[in-house]
Amino acid sequence: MRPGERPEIARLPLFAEMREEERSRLFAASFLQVFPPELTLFEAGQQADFLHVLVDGCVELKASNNGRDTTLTIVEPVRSFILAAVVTDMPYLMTARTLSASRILLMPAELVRGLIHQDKALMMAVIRELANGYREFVRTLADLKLRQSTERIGNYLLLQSRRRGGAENFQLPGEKKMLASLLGMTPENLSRGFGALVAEGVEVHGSQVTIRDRERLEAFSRPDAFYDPVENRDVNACKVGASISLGKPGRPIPG
Amino acid sequence: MRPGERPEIARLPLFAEMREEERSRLFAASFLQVFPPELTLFEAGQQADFLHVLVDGCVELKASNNGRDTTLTIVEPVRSFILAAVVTDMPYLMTARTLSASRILLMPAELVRGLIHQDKALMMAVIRELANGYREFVRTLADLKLRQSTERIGNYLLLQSRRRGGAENFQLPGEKKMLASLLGMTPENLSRGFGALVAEGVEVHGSQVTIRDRERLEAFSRPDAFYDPVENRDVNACKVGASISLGKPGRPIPG
DNA sequence: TAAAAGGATTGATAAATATCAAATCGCACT
DNA sequence: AGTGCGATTTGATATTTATCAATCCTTTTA
Repeated sequence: MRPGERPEIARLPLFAEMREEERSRLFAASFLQVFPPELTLFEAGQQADFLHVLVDGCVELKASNNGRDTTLTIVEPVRSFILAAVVTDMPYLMTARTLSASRILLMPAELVRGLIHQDKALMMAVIRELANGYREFVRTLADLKLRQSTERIGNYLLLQSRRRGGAENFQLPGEKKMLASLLGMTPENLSRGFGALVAEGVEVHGSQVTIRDRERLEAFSRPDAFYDPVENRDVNACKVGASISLGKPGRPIPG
Repeated sequence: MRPGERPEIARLPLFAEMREEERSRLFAASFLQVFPPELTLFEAGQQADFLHVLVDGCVELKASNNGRDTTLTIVEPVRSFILAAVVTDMPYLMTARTLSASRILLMPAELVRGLIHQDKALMMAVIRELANGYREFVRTLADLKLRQSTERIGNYLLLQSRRRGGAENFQLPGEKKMLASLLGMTPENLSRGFGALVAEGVEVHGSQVTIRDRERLEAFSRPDAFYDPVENRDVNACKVGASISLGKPGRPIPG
């Protein structure tokens, strides 16, 4: 990877506490690559060869079966993804696709598995990441089973607002088509849902969201009672066209 | 805990590789309790005080919101549960309830967190458990989003069959009401689903399932292409009325 | 053993969601 | 600025799923 990038990445929660020796070995064997938007990084079913760390940009994790297709989660920087597949040495369960131009750190899975055994700090960081990811999926599953579509939309908007420090004005990341898939509905119904939410104190114009009456929206959406602490996120990370120097697009840039 | 039980529990994947010293400390501070059926062990939102290990019996993990209520997963022996809440020191996201009489090992969360730092083998076991649980939830979420109700039933039956070594004849564990909730539908629709599956090579009488035409059922249900290895499970564990000496029902029996 | 209670099934209806088609909007590209 | 393309919205309809009510069945209890 390029000089200047290394310290930035070494500061990530996953690597911050590692011993320098192991970190060096890990980083020496890893690639920081830049990928163009809309590129499939790997497909479900493939053996997990690399742990991925999204440094910049935005990645969609999806699953499909029998022609149908759904977005399971959106990865925002700075987060690792498919850690579970790497540590269990099993095939990916999800397909990964960049939404915007993205910088991704690729770490050989075999080496990661080896280093986990050797570095306690890395081990602990892995545990934290897995546990957080686990809890996120539990929430998502409960959300899907317990709420109907318009409530899910309301909840999603409240969550986005929370992540932006309670802002009542923000942009939706990505396309609505994908948001609909993430929330488990069709684009048509997402659109109608936004319409219905006007009566609950929200307005959406294009990708611009305004929460006019938070109390009302909360009463309608019944948000979860318990949230895990919110990490600081790069709010603009998922904006399509976010400026990352791409070099020659599509060409991997080994570290 | 009672003598004779300890070796059995020490053999569990979670503890098998630990150093004896840490294991002793952990076990000395833990309780093996027996709980009657239908007992709520803890509620979502409570701080995670104990790591639970289901040794015998069957436990339901559920979530609720706004009066609605859903079963998220069924824990079968021998498995730990709510490990993610314990390692992150966060409130439980799910409510736990015994389905049948159950023996559960309760390990103080604080101590578990401490020992994870000290014992590499325990750490690794925690990582494995978390990763497996994570992948299970990913699958469940994809199943719910990608398949409609009758397909989910078919898939569930195929999975149960797999877990019983491919048996084409087996009993459904627990009540159908709960199975319906687990599969994200109403009991009425579960019942109708069983009816529809007759045409796809399955027959259900009471809790007795017979897969008459596996090929046909698979063609209909489109099972996942990739499965993680199946652990050996105690198939009778969830049978209501499984024989565990209860002492005075409802009274915890400290180890 | 009869009664009662709760679970499971069945049928009828309602609500939620998806699908299909058409119109509109927004934006990139001449 | 005009054009074209895809995304979004809107409307009409079909499908899926939930709800409500009644009945059947099994198990528990008096």
